[in-house]
Amino acid sequence: MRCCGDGLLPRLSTQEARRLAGDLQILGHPIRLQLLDILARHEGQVCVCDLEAAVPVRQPTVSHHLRLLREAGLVDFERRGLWAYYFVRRDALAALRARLTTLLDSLA
Amino acid sequence: MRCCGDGLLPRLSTQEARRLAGDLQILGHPIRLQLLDILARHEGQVCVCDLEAAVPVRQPTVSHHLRLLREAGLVDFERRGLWAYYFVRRDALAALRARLTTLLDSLA
DNA sequence: CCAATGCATTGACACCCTTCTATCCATGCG
DNA sequence: CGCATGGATAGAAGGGTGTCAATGCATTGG
Repeated sequence: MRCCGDGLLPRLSTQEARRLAGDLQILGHPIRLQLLDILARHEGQVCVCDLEAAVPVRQPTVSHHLRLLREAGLVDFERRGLWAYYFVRRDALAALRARLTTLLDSLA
Repeated sequence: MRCCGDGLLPRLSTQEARRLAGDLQILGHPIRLQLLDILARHEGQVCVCDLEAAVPVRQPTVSHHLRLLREAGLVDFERRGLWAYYFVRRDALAALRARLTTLLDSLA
């Protein structure tokens, strides 16, 4: 006896799914969300010591998460003197939001 | 010498960040995305063997991801005879989408 | 009953992710 | 220079996650 309809392929290809999952994973950590939140609402750039003070982990961990966000293209930074000023890449964030919005719409 | 403005708190509380990160993590896996994709576009319910056939992992792994989705409240299932028919919980999915949309808007 | 089937669960294994301390590197100041 | 400071990096420890083969548990069909 059979139950299975055949040809029940996901509309989402494996590649699309992987990319979207990557998008979701980079956001899927509370510290990274808080860092992005701070950076997003400070047009002026923010130095690492500020970020470190706002978040319940130590400086190397902050640097680690900032690096991941940088590698994902969501933030960038600029050295000025002794400090590193981080800022959000609005274009990349907008693109990511567009992808995720499309996904959420397609699931709902 | 100082650089740091004080009182640079994230608008996102640690609790909110944790909850949203949880939302993002449950979605942040390609297999789970594909499963949700299939379930979302089949009003009629889908049995596990169909899901298994549509996805590049073996049956216990499918069951594992379905369990996670169930524990997150995003899907549920109903036993009928020998089969388990899974379906999406549209209300939960809508609520999750609302939370994530709010987050994405606040970051952009 | 007994065998087969659909699905869940268990247990093991590998890998990744997060966090820390310790250290390094660069810059700026005396 | 020599020293303090902001920040990155290295390395290790710990826990979590994804996957599978093997097994268990219902249910159905013969």
